[in-house]
Amino acid sequence: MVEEVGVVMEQRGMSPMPGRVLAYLLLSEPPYRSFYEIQEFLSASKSAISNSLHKLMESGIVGYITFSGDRKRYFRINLEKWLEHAKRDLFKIREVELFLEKALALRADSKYLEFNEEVQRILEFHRFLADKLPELIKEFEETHLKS
Amino acid sequence: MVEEVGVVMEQRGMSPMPGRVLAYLLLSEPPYRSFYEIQEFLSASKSAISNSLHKLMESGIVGYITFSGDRKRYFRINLEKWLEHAKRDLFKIREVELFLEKALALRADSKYLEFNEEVQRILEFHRFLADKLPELIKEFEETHLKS
DNA sequence: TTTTTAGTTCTCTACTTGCAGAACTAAAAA
DNA sequence: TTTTTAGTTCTGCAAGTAGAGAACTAAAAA
Repeated sequence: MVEEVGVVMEQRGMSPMPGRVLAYLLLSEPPYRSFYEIQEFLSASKSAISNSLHKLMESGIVGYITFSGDRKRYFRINLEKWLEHAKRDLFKIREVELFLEKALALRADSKYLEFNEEVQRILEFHRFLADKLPELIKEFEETHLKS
Repeated sequence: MVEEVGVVMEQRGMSPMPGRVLAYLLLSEPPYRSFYEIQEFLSASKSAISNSLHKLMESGIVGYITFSGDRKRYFRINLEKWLEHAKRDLFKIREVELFLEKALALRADSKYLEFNEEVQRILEFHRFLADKLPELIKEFEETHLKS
């Protein structure tokens, strides 16, 4: 199962090892694990785990907790940051919007009006979604109040 | 500019050459070009162009037209398919929904209730969006009637 | 003070990928 | 029928990347 989830994470642009680490942290009980536990479970090298954790912590999706009298760090997923991340990702359609605008500007005096109109339509689709997104997120937050 | 757009396409998971070909076809006047024109403009090898066009045509984003008395094919972007593609891509959040469901199922008897609740919340966020998407697309299609 | 622990960083290798160049092919033109 | 055109496919190389293993480091423990 960790492998399966790992693959899903990979497809979202993450390299294999960080994907598997994240999957392990998502599925394990307790949901926090020491460096050595992660390494053992995934039977990988220390460097691979170290680099994976570094990347995951850099992007904020993973953090760690400590327990007094134990010098290990216990790594765990930061679910709030993950949700924030997911929200921010949605706004990447704005990038598409932006470059389609540029493309249309360059095509401004094209003779191929139908082509331009269709590009315009794709642009408007992305713009429409990007515009609706904030209210949609707001609606979610209101209906799914974290109580 | 072709380079710039090419980079944007790359970031969306396309390899450099297909990205540049697509960018060129998007920006050029006329919006269709022969194999040789593409090759010349990008100063790339035939194999690179051939493989790029193959991939782009496989995914449907590019097609070609012919003119009688000219045996060349003229490649051009299929904007309708592109829009379809964009719409389909949005539903990839369903995949996230699916694997979060599996994760939660596995965590069913976890003692870490707060952790589970937050995973649930992320799941619900994705589910909420995926559910709203069809009506949103319908709304777009109604307000932006292609007349 | 010395040793152990908990990681980090460095070096090297194996694998992957993108592309060039050349050889090839099928259809059209001559 | 031979030649040219419009590509396709094959082979090989160069660059980038993931990860192993070993050397290293800083703090805690003994």
